[in-house]
Amino acid sequence: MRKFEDSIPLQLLKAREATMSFFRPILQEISLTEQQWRVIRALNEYTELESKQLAERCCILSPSLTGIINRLEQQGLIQRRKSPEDQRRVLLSLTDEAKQMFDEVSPRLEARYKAMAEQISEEKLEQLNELLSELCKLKP
Amino acid sequence: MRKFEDSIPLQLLKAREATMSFFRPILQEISLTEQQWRVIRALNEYTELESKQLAERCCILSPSLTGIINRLEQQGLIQRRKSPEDQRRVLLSLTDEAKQMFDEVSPRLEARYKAMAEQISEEKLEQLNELLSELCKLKP
DNA sequence: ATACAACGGATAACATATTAAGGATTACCC
DNA sequence: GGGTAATCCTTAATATGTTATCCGTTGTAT
Repeated sequence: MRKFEDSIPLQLLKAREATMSFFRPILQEISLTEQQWRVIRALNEYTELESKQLAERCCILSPSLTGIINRLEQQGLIQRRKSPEDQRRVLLSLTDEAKQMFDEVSPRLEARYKAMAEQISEEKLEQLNELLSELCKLKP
Repeated sequence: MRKFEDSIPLQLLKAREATMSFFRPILQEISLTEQQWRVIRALNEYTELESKQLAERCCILSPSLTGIINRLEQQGLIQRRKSPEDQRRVLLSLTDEAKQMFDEVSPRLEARYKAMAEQISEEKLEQLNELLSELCKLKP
């Protein structure tokens, strides 16, 4: 039988930890969790999103997202409004304060990402990207 | 600036979700969480481990592990004993009941793993393994 | 031997993950 | 148009993730 360590899910977990260690110090400095930053990053790119779409893109289940949004709203970083056409849907966007904060912090995180990317080479990163995309298409 | 989706940590997360979806139904059937199974799997292979070593191998932080062990002990699946040489250390091992349960369930999970592996081909899996190992060596 | 740093677990406090169930709104069907 | 199923979000309950701190034990130097 295959060994404990030879598990793709476990390896993915470890690799993720390794890569996240590049960013954690900065996020800790600005008192945002990894998930909160993911949400902010997504909203910065898409301007306004429905809760469901946001959850999908960030890979966060909606019950978790509810709490995350609540806390970010509390901190004045996110705005909520109901969709005019469909009262069930919630539209989310960044506040001006959040946009400004994003512009300040983002370059530092990008620099860390670049530092990481250079350590493995652009070529391997490309290759990894390809393989991970394939994994995502798998269906049980 | 690179797009939101072009983030290695996020891609690792999504890929992990995709692969775990192969196993989740079975784990749910036997009422064990992903982390609990990881712990059982590790102990099945190494017989007896210190808490710290177990945490390391399973990629679980020790505060989380404490709770996981408590619950597994409660269910009669794990035994705790203090190291005779060093009273600080805790030695963990599976109960007979857990070993039996493992032998029953493991084949089903292995079959799912195989099904997953075949969908991407052994070759790509090897390649992926290699790249993930490299990622794990990265240090900020 | 004594003081003190270092270590291994455990606890605390908060944030998130996961599954199930609830409440409000909308779409569908007869 | 009224009943009903489907949809989106939220709440609830339990488990885990994350950081900081505490507590008992061991190592170490004086």
